[in-house]
Amino acid sequence: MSVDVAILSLRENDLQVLLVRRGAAPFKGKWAIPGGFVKPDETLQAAAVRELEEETGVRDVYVEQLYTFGDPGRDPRGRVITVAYFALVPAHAAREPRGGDDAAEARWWSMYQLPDLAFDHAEILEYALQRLRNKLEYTAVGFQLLPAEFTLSELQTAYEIVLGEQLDKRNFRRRILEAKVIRETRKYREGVGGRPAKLYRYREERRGGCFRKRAVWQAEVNAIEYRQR
Amino acid sequence: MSVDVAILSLRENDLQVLLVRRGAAPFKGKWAIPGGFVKPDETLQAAAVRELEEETGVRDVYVEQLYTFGDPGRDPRGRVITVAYFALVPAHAAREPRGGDDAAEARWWSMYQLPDLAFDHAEILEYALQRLRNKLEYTAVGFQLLPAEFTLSELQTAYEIVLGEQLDKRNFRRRILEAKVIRETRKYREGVGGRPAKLYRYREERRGGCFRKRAVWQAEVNAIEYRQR
DNA sequence: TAAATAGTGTCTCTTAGACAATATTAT
DNA sequence: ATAATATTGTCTAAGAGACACTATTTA
Repeated sequence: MSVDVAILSLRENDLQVLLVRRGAAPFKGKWAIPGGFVKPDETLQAAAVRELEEETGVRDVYVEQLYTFGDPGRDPRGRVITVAYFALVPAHAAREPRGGDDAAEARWWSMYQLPDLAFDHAEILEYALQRLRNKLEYTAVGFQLLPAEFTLSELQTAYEIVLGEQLDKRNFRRRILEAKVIRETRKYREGVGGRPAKLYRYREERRGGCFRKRAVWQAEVNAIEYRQR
Repeated sequence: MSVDVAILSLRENDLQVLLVRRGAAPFKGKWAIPGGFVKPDETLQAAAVRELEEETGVRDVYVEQLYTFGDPGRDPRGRVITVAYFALVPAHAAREPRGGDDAAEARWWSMYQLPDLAFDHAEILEYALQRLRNKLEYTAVGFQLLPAEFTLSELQTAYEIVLGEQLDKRNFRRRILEAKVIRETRKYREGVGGRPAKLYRYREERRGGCFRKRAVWQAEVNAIEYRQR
């Protein structure tokens, strides 16, 4: 019984995922999402969080169960069922990747230009991207990809990178502000060459807030994840 | 590694779930959702379908993976991780429940008046109901609870039972018809005492159709389930 | 003063929701 | 005729999307 974690982050103006190169068969030399076996006394979520911290050094980030993959043929060694999670790591929060205990190679890859992947990990990442895109519109999960303070332009860029499309600046700002999920600080981002932008913070207490107004999803979608945090 | 299946059906003008009474410890005498271990060579979905058929005799119904529960304390016998599924059985399709191989008692219970449940099965059913309600609005899953031909009134009643609220008849019909997920037959439901109602059928080929127009969810939500059907 | 970035308002279309009268059948 | 059920349309409010100009800073 294993967990695999798709660790996503915004890097280099791109949505990237942390992959490790397998040092042993099967799929030796291929890239894979980090994973490992669940210890006897930890929850599945705890196992995912542990993997995440081993790879990135970060704790207390957004982690959500994605789907459980268990087709008999997915691992040539025999029946291995894996619970896939995805994690959102704020920009610049992760340390430089180093291999795990087995000194394997590890690096970030663009979600939009992936290498050949081991096992069914391509399917897992495809599903993770779909889930993230949906949740971006229907929940306030986007802030998990940014540092604690951010400008509206940075937030919009984050949305655009994940959704893969350009957004209208005025409509975006209206929707974000009407959702009341962020609040102004008194600080400004200066020295970028241009008018300084106000810095905003996510309002943790309005977690239920939702980017699209006509959404009914918060209830389910957040229910279990937050319970297990 | 086990699968548990929340088998839901419309019965007696109510949303009901099939439960079995446990004949052995732990939780002996308590009610539980049917489940069992995954065989070495079957997919998780196949195991869920097998459980479903053992309990109800039906095949080829809607089955969807719900969530994987694996807290170390959830089974007193030790670490048991279970993948929860839910299944939608059309009204009157299931045979009368009988026990499984262990001759245990089995019966339908209202989702709105459940007995004390074994393990974390109360949590699983709570989550199943949330998921079903959400999918009812954002996908064309409601038809899975009805026989192949149904009247608009029957469909509306099904929605009302699951959602737990009254719906406006004219708005409901408008939305369903605009979604183009059903088509008229030339038949009528007669002899009920009143004007005969047109019978409709679900349009399988328009599966992506969606009750709420402003929904973006079909993509993800159906992706994996349909792939595994 | 030019270049770069931030910030702001209105109009239109679509969808959701509220709401009541007529039509067809069986008894 | 009455009871039961089926069928049909309009108005209003809210949200989503299209669209262009002004403001503030640095070089």
